[in-house]
Amino acid sequence: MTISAAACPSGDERVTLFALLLDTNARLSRTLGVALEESCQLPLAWFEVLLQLRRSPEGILTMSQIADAIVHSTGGTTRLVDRIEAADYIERRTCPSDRRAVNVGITALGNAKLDEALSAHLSFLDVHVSNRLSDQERKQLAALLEKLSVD
Amino acid sequence: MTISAAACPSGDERVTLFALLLDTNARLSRTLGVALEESCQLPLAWFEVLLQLRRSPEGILTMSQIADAIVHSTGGTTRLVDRIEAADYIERRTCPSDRRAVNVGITALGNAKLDEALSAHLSFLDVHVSNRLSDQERKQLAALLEKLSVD
DNA sequence: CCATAGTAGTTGCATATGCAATAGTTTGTC
DNA sequence: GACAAACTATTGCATATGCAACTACTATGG
Repeated sequence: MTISAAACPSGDERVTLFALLLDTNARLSRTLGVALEESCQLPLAWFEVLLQLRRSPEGILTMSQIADAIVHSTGGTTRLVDRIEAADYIERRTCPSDRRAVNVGITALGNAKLDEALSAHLSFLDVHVSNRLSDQERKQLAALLEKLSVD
Repeated sequence: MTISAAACPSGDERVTLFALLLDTNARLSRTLGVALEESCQLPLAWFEVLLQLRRSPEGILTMSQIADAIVHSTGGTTRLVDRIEAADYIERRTCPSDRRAVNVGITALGNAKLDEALSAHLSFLDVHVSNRLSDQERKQLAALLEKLSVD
């Protein structure tokens, strides 16, 4: 007896695809997290913040921008930034144009740690991405994920 | 002045791709979580467990299998299963072949809730996946993610 | 058949995170 | 200009999760 897709939505092709996305992300994140922790003693969440800061044009982001970039609540971001700041990898600065806002910048120590982490990250990517996807496939994947990222 | 990829690994194409994967996943998960919570009062983690149970051949999984399927620690899975069981959506059963193991099965109430959640999930997928990717693109994406999922 | 090693699940503890409430600041409107 | 509405970050509280230690059970090798 065949069960129709309507009668068995858990077998729907899109449900499977979405589950695969969740699963792939969870496994890769966990593996990367362990690798970063072991090689640099840097939590993945800290790495994400440092990376976003380096990517920003001025090397500076406000709390809200960080929260949005790493998809955390603003409350969670406050505490996360507290911890990274306590480790002297980043620092809060006053925002000249808006006294409500807090600018966050990376320190010299943070830059050094980020370089270290990026080196570990590139090794991780070699093993878990480059070995598995060709140049063209990576471009394809990026294009597809971009389409899913539109608000 | 152009910065070489070697000198600026944060701009590496693979780093960007991986960041995009993290970001896409985080945003879609959050949106889905809110939708499920609002429409069914079902946390996303609970939905994942129920879905895995329905997908398993016998409708039954051990604690370890659940932990692996949803990428949690076994400790975290124990508490998660505790909560879902307290809501009567699943139940622990003895495993006849191994007295160390605990079988987890879905209840009638859990099945009903899962149907409800799947309906909400399908609406979510319509908006956030079907509207953005063609049939062929979804197949492509699934194939690419499969390649990344190999242990 | 016993001893040892390995596996399955639970628990205590530490930590990370979200939500809602709050204080301070800015923006828009009249 | 003044007031209301909106925005920015922080905090208290509740909850979720991982890790390591532990118990109970199974498998393996002599």
